[in-house]
Amino acid sequence: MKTYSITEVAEYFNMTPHTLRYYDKEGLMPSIERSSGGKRVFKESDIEALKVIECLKSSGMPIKEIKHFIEWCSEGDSTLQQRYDMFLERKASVEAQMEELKRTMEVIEYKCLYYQTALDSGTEAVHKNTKIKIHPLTNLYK
Amino acid sequence: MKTYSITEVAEYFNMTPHTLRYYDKEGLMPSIERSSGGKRVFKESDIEALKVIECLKSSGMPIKEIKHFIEWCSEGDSTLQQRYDMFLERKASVEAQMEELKRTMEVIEYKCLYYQTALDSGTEAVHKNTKIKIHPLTNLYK
DNA sequence: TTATTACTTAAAGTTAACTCTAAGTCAAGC
DNA sequence: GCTTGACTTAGAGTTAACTTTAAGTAATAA
Repeated sequence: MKTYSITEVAEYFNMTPHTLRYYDKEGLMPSIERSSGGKRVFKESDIEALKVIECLKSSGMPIKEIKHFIEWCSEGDSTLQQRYDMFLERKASVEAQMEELKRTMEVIEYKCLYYQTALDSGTEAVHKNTKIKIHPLTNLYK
Repeated sequence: MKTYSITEVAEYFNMTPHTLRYYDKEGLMPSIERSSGGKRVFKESDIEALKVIECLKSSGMPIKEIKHFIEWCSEGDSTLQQRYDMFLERKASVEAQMEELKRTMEVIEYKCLYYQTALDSGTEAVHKNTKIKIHPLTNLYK
């Protein structure tokens, strides 16, 4: 079976070998074997596990929680429900993040127009009259 | 003109007075005035500024860079172009974040199906045969 | 054979964004 | 007049996720 060095894997995932050792130290990679000289030897299954770790990370999951998932994986079929529930939670979390980014984008797009208009007329004062005057604590566009 | 105490503003933005003082200390709120007793007095314009700060923060902008924007605002019309460019950059950044979240979501949805199937048959082994075998370093679904 | 390079470890340092602590001030209610 | 609670400050502490350092080992190239 083909195996990979820490540097090969690091390059592939666009991280440093340091980071991979850090993940290992934090218990994210329990199945990695060592060579006779004590070096880490990455199998295909370790690379697949890293792909899932990357996904969980970019969903905003902290490393300590990812560790729990990795532990569940080692425990086998008895933890299938926990793992399923975890991915459902991740789905909800990513959906919420997408919604927040959408709202943020709306403000940013408004500001782009705002500054375009200001630049056209050479001064921000052009917006002085068009400003909607309502109670500031109800005017939250976020 | 109606003004607000630090606690009122903190409650409105769902943060602590501590955090508002921290923002002030970091130079994010240069226009806040003080009462005779030295307490911060928030005007409507300060609350509007905080809304923009919240937007920039949720777009992923670090506080030190937000400070630059706040400084540009105080400098007047000579910085209109910088501010416009900054919001264009924010727009590109948020678009990239949305793309990344989409890719993450695809993996999560695949995993939800994966665990649903496994739960149905009671074991993860059901996926052993359906696994696509290609070179692991080209099989990156992120 | 020697130099270089990649690897190993444990542990300390970094950065951002708070978050808390300590010590003190001030205004309102009883 | 005194207590209570919200405010003030400077500065130390926290947390996550690295990132760097120091000291040493192992394999490869000239």
